[in-house]
Formats: sequence, C-alpha cells, structure tokens
Amino acid sequence: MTTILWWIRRDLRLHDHPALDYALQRGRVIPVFILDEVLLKNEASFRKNFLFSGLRVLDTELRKRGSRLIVRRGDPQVELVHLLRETSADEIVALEDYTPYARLRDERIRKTLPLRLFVGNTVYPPSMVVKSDGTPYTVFTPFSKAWKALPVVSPPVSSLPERFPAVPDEILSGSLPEAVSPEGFPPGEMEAINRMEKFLSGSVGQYAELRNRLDQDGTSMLSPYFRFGMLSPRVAVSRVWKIMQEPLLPEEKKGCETWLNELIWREFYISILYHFPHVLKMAFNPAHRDIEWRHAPKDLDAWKEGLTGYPVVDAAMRQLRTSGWMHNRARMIVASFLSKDLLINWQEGERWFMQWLIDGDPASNNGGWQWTAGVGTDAAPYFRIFNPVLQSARFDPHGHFIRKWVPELRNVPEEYIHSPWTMPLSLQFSSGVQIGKNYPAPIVMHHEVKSRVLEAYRKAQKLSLS
DNA sequence: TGAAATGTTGGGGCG
DNA sequence: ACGCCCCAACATTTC
Repeated sequence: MTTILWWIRRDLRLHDHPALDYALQRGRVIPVFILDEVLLKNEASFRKNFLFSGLRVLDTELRKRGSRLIVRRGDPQVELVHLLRETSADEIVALEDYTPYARLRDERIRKTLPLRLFVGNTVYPPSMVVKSDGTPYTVFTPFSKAWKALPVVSPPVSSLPERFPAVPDEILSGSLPEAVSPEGFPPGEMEAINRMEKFLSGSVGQYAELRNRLDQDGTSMLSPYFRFGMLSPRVAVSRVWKIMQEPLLPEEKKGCETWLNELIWREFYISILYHFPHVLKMAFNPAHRDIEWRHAPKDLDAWKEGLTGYPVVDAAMRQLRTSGWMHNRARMIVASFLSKDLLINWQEGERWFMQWLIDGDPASNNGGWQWTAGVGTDAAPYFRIFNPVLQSARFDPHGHFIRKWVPELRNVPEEYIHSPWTMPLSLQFSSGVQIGKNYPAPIVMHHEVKSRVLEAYRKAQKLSLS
C-alpha cells in the first residue's frame, strides 16, 4: 500500500479536491500543512487568524473521519524531506498555486521530490485560457468569452469523503498557533457551502442590483473562503450553471450571470499574474509606470486611518481595519481616492490592503488596484475619476453605511451626510459635529485635484512615448 | 465598474 | 393655428 502526503496550501477543503481524491484512491493519505515563515510574515493578522482557525476546523473534520492534520513549521522543501522520511511516503500531491512565489517554490521542489500537482484552485488553469496563437488575454471580455467557451466542468457532486485511512501514531501532529476567526467569517468548508447555497437561493436574485449598495448585504461574502480554498471554484461555477438552466426570473438570470462574471474576474487576475508576474512590481501599462506620485505621508496616514474628511472613504477605511473586510464598491471608491484625488502611488494602497484584508490575495488585489488606478490590463481609463460624494449618495443613499463606521456623524441629517463640510455651523452644533474639530475637514477638494491627476497621468504617458 | 460639459429633441406654455 | 422659447430628458462628447 502506498503512502501519499497531501500537502495543503490554500485549499482547506475535503470536497472537490483532485489531489485529495487521487491520494485517497491510491492508498494511505497523510494530510500536511506547512507553516512557511516566508509567507506568514506577509500575512495580515486577520488572514492568519482565519487561516489558523480554518486549519483547526479541517483537523476536526479529519478526526471525525479517522485521520488528523499534521502541522510543520519551516521551509517547505526541508519539511517535506523530513516528512517523506518519517512516513516513508512515495509521493506528494497538491493543487497548483499560481502566485510567483508558489510557482518558484513548487518548481524547485519538483526537481528533487516526487510532487504531483493538480488543477483545483481555479476552474481552468491559466495556461488553458489563451488566444488561438497561444498568447494570453489582457482584456476581460474576450477572456471571459474564451473561458465560457471551454468544456463544462462538472465536479463530483458526491459529498465529502466518509472515511480516511488513519495516520500512524508515531507521526507527531505538530501544533497550530492559537487563533480566533474574524467576526462574521466562521472558517471551514461547511460554512462556505452553506453561505453559497443561501446566497444562490436568495440574494443572487437581486445581486446585479444590490451588489453595489454599501448599506445592504447584497454580496455573497465568499471571498475569504475562495482565498483559502474552503470553497471549490469549480463547485461554485457548476452550481450557478445548473441554476441558470432552470426557469428563472429575468433578475435572477441577471444576478447569476453577474456573479459568474465575478468568479471569472477572479480567474482573469490569476491568469494576468501568471502570465505577467512583473505586475506585482510595476504598472502593467508601460505608459503609466513613471507617474510622478506625490510623497505625502500625512495624506497617506489620513487615508489609512479613515480621517480624510470624506465620510464614505473614512467609513470604508475604518471598516477595513475593524473587520478585515471591505465592500467591493468601497474598495473602488477608496482606491480611486488614493490614486486620483491624493495622487499617491496605488502600490501603497495595494500593500495596505494586503495588511488588513481577510481575503487579501496577490492576484485579485493587484488586479483591482491597477484597474482602479487606471494603469493595468483592461483598466478603467485614467480620466475616469470617482467623485466620492456622488458615489456615496448613489450607493449609500441614506448614509447608513457611513453612520455605522463613522459614529461622529451619527446625527448628521441625510442631506449633509455625504459632504458634512457644507453644513451650516448651527446645524453642525445641533448634530454634535464640528468640522475641523471632531471630524476632519476634507484633506483635498475633489474638484480642485482633478486637473492635477489628469496632468500627472498625461505627462507620464507623453514621457513614455519619447 | 465615471463625471461633467455639451448637444439634441420634443412637449407644452404663451403671446 | 402658429412660432417662439423654455427646459427636462436623453444622447454624445470630452477629460
């Protein structure tokens, strides 16, 4: 009987896991997670807590099935060598991971160790969704068309594996750091699947409409689960495909299509990072690599702290630091504010998001920032600038989102909630807010800084041509 | 997955 | 009945 190390990385699940399925069919499976210091030192604490408590849940699920999770700490290659010796395993299996660090790590390990990789973190591997000449897509719409034209994937509908072979007693379990999962995000695949089913049988019907509303729970809130593979993207896609074949109301159909598109955006940015790893270091678009960003530490701090004087920006930035999550629309608003209104390098924002987001993932985070800053693949044109007041009025019409995260403004009437600096002094007094005292005056005036950013982008573009 | 300025159209009030 | 003007609503252009 062969023994196989099941190396878990960002795929904390027992359902639809091709590497695990392969291992279970072959023989004795030893589930392993390696705490890699190189990765952990970059992980936000919200993310670490979610990951560690997710590993605990996985261990519990494995124990219910007669197995357990083995945890090691250190360099993956070194630890795998030890583990192969300790367990006399014949093979290591894992899911392909497409970040530059993971690819390099896996290629090195594959040179000396029997590592077999399977596709499962995406529906299709990035090498499969390419143009007919083999070059990668750099625009979303053609990418999504090609993606949708690929053969339908139908993951096994069967539930989780019932029973695992036992892990020999002499293998030490190792220890996991203590962790409490961030509020609102209980870890584990059961939770992920329940969330998805609840979403697909309910709010997906209004998703197209409500997903942008900051003051409502219109999104699926599944991103952390996809981030750590507690939910299989193939299962998600095949579930939504199946629903789309049923008779649906027009809004339901629209909602399903929109949500499916979001899943494809995820794969699009994974593919971009796979084919263009340098995007982690610079703008994808060479014309926007040499923008003269402002060095403005005070403004950057105000943005980070949620003290810009623009309520919707401040609410979102405080939501991030308090909860580890931020609404997608809010991400775009604050990203536009940093890169356009403040003219601060989007990479500062990219790094800050990675420090706090539970779902922080290099591919999506980088893609999103480059998109909003207008410097990336298929990016918003650089002159597309969000007006934070209009966005706020449109997507948080009553100011509920603002009041939740910026309590200083709790008693400000709806009329002024998006731009409190326009409040007459008497009203400031009666609503308990004094602009410039207990809530900041806007650190920049949106209409004044628009020309500054347009000029900076134009200049960079001109320089890149000469 | 912008916003604002500018252009066009057409209904209705009014002399 | 007719021409004129106003302006909202929508479309187009520009950054």
